Amino acid sequence: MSQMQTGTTTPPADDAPYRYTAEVAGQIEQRWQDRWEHEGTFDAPNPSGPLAEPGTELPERKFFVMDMFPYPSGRGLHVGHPLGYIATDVFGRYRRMLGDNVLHALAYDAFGLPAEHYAVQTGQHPRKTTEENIATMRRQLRRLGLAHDNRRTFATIDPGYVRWTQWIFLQIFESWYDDEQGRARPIAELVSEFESGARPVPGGASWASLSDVERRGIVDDHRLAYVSESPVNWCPGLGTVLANEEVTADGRSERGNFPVFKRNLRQWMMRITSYADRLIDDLDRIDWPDKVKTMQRNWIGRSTGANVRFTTEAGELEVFTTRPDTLFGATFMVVAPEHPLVDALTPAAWPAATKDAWTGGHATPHDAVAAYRAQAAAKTEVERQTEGRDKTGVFTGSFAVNPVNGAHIPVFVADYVLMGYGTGAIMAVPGQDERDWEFAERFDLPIIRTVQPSDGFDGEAFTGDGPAINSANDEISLDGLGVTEAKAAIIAWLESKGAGEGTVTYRLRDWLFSRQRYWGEPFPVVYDENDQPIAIPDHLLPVELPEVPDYTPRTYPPDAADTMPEPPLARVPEWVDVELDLGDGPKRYRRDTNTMPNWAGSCWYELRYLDPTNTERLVDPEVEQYWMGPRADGDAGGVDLYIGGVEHAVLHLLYSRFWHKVLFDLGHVSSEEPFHKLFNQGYIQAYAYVDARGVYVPADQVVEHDDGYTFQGEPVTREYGKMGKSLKNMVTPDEMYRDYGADTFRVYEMSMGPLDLSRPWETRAVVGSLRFLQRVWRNIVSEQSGEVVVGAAPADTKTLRALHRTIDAVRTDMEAMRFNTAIARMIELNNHLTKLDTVPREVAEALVLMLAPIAPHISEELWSRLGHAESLVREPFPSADPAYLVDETVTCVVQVAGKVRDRLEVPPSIADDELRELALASEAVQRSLDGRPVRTVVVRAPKLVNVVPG
RNA sequence: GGCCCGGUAGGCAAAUUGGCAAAGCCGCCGCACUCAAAAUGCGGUGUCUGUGGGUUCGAGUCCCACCCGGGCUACCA
Repeated sequence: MSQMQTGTTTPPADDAPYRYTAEVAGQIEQRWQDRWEHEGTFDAPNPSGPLAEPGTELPERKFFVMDMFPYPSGRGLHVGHPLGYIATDVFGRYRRMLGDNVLHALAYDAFGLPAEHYAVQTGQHPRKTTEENIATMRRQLRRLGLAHDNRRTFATIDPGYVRWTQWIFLQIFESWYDDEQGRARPIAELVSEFESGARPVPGGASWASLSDVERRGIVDDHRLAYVSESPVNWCPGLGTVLANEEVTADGRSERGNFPVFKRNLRQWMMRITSYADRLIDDLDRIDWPDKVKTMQRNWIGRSTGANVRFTTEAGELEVFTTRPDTLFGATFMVVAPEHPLVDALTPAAWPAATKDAWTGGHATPHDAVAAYRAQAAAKTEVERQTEGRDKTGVFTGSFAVNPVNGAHIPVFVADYVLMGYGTGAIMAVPGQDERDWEFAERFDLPIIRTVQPSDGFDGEAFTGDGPAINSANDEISLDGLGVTEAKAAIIAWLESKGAGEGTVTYRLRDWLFSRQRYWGEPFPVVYDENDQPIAIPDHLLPVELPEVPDYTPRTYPPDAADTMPEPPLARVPEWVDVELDLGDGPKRYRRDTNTMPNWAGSCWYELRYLDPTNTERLVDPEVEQYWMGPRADGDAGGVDLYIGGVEHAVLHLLYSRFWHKVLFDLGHVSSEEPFHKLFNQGYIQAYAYVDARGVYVPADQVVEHDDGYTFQGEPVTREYGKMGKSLKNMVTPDEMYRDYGADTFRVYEMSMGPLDLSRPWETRAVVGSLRFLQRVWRNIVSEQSGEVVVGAAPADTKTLRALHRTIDAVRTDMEAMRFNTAIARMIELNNHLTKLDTVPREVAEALVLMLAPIAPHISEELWSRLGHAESLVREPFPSADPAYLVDETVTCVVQVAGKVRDRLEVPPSIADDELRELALASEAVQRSLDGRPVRTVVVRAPKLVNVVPG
């Protein structure tokens, strides 16, 4: 609220010249940061290569901890950003004190739209602004004292990194998915199989009879990265196409919230759908929050069911259904407006049986269907959403034959069936499907129940389980079978008749991988005179971005659906047209003017931390094996701990799993998953204040009163949300360093609550963490003289008990990443020490070591003043002596009818019987019983007795 | 509409997973220090777990219904 700074910036009090103040903290912190950097304290040795330390033994136990790396946006950090970085740092430091070889570093995700926007705003090249932003961020984060191995940092825009991003792209390009073996294989092996005849050539021709161009066309169709002309998400407002994952449910761009339109465009795609099953199944092998696993499963959307073919006058109409057991209840069919068979299904005149409601008031099926399709095409995704679920549609004029009973059922066109899912056509079973029920009611279509609803069911469509009814023909009867058995039975029957087969459908689509932007990785391919892509040879990587006169993308009014993307790279003809010798002499080629999406760089960065300077290989196999390889049978391997926000649940985390699996298939990595354990941290949110006009006012100048809030005397209302410039409620780490010091800031962020919860920032509460560190300091260093004041005498038993109980609790809390309760326990111990005349050295040292992961600078300083020359970062974390964990006596609670009536001091080893007698003998118990008989006595020795009166 | 979290003193939170509710931090009150204030220290302060029912000797914890807040998803056949 009206946060006049808490005064910690004032000079030390005269009577306490050696007090731990923000200023003192700042000096200590920067001194230790310099020393850590100078000594390479956090360098983690590799088993081999340039980062190995020959002659020293590599610790068997390793711990690879990672943050979701930052995007250096230029807007600067606020106090919410470092939360995850502090948490990984605390945990990494803790593991290091347990003896692990800890790998922790931080790189920068630096390609992408925001950098481009920022560059446009400031009129500078994105590389310049991006590098400046990274420098600023490095400075702000260094001041936090993060225990990073600085040899392993990089940015995704570094040419040495881009080279490998492009190399991986080419690996994917040069691969195909072998469905029989269930893995990616080099494309050369596919060609050999075509050549030898081991694999039939699509189209039936012999490989030898095909022209070079034809062969390449066939091979290109198998690649995991392929160029395809298909409907894509075109966003005129951003001037680029987007992946499905980047489009929100209401058809707008996730970034910028612009409308998105479907356009047929020639674009790079990645065959992620080949990995759909493994991406779902391997979720069971990794330690991720259920929420994220569920989101990925839903996004991939695996449905098992059957494809069933109905005959029509226009040929076979194939549908996908998850409920083939309800086939006898199919009373009509629906195809999507975009379905290719619609024209053929539309005859010249309405058949005799046509009901008025089906025609939409049109004289001929052609008119009706044409009008409906035009209407559907004109609707944007947004409109289709906002118009609710009122079913619309029109009869095509054709009938289809239900393969199970020969029934002629009408075929409708309706936009509640989507071309992009299944086959774009459905059999409608109103008895067991709510959407079909609504449509049937609207269009006066028959409804047949084929599953017996449960007793008391009074709804419409019954989607639950139950015995099949009305489901028999001359050859098969499903009647009486449950849903699962009925499905199996009918699928077998359909397969025997050739009318369908069991199948699996996915919601996941292939990943649209090109963007019409400047600030991204160029594609390492060129096109020849046949317009077929050719990989750039390895020695020419990386393909670097050319200088362009104008890197601003061509954008359009957000709703200009009919525009075309115009990539900035297309404006540099001298770069696009290039002469290269790719093996058959110098020839002219055309470069790809698209760039890769922002996700490319984050798809493999975990590997670069391992071997950041390698120019020969993606990653040294021995190094990858050590840090990420599986450690037991069935272990998928991967980063030991990955902390980040939940917002990447289906974007970055799905894409990077896909790339990692391709690299695994091709033998470049031994781990099958990139991230073994994932943890989602919560967000730090903040209050914001709006005045009467609805304008945000600076939150730090708002004054709190008993009955509300005012800004410059005017009342304002409080809101709660993200921290940021637009809400005028930003608090920066730099302010925290200045007013409290980095250690206090770290303690505060870790003590606010459990890591996975979002919580409100409250600057005025930060002082509590400073006071704690001041009290720790004062228990060890005199504020008057600056001398160390701990005593050599051994601690008394009570203090030792407090110490070892604290150690025990802190270890448990640290393991579970409950840093907030670990801090609370240390505060308790410290408060106990405050009451002693002299703090025993053994206790002081243990406390300093326990505090070190959370407040490393003050701990190093105190450790050093306590006489240790070496840094404490590899000192063993204190261990609790079990002898001090058991009390001499425990307090036993004695209840009568569940209410506490007495307390007894008893030995912890007391027997049930003895305790029962003691409890019944209690005066308070007898008084409370008041003569009532005792029905039973529940004894939980040694802590509780409950006397239950009769 | 569906699914998933969460609701504990004025605020943030803890509770060994069914056993003394409220550790710790902020705030608030008082005192000390001070000419005064800030800072700091010391002491004090908080009535019962969103609501209603159930299971149990015993429920913040388990079950059911409802209310409130947040997230994800939304014609996926």
